[in-house]
Amino acid sequence: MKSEPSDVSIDDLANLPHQTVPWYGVRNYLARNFMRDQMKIGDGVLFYHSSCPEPGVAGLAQVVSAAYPDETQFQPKNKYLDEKATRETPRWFNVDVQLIKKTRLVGLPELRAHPKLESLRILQKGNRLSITPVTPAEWKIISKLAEEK
DNA sequence: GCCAACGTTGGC
DNA sequence: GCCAACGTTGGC
Repeated sequence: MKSEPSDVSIDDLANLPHQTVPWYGVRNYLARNFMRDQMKIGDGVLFYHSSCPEPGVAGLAQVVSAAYPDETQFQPKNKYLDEKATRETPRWFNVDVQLIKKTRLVGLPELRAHPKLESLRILQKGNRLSITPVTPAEWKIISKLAEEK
C-alpha cells in the first residue's frame, strides 16, 4: 500500500494511537475493490513510501479491520469529499492498517534488481494503483529483505 | 518540472 | 457507447 510520507509516513504511523490508521483517501475503484472485497483481517501489508526522495518499502503492517465507509468522503471541507456519496450509499471504503514494524528502507532500485520480483505489480511500467496485491512468495522475499541488517 | 501511463469526464 | 480532452500519479 502506497502512502506519501508527507501525508502519512511510517514514523507518523508509529506515533498514532494503537499505531493504526484508517487508509482513507483512496479514490480509485480498483484499489477500493481490493480493500472492500479481498482484504482480510490479519493480511500483511508492505507500507510503501511514494512520491518522495527515496521511494520504497519502509515497513511491515497488517490489516486490522474489514472495509467500512471512508469518513473523508462525507466531510465538506475535506479534499476527499465526494458530493455524490451518501451515508446510505457510500462510494469509498477503507480498512484500518496497523504497524507491525518499521524496517530499513528497501528502495525501488533494490526491488528492481531482485530477479524474483520481476512481476511485482508496483514495478510494472505505468503502474499507478495505490494498492496492489502481493503474492505470498513476493511477501516472503520483501519482508525478509526488509528485516535484514 | 517533465512526461508516460492511465483513469475519468462529457459531448455527441 | 465512442473517444478526445483533461487530470492525476509518481519516478526521474
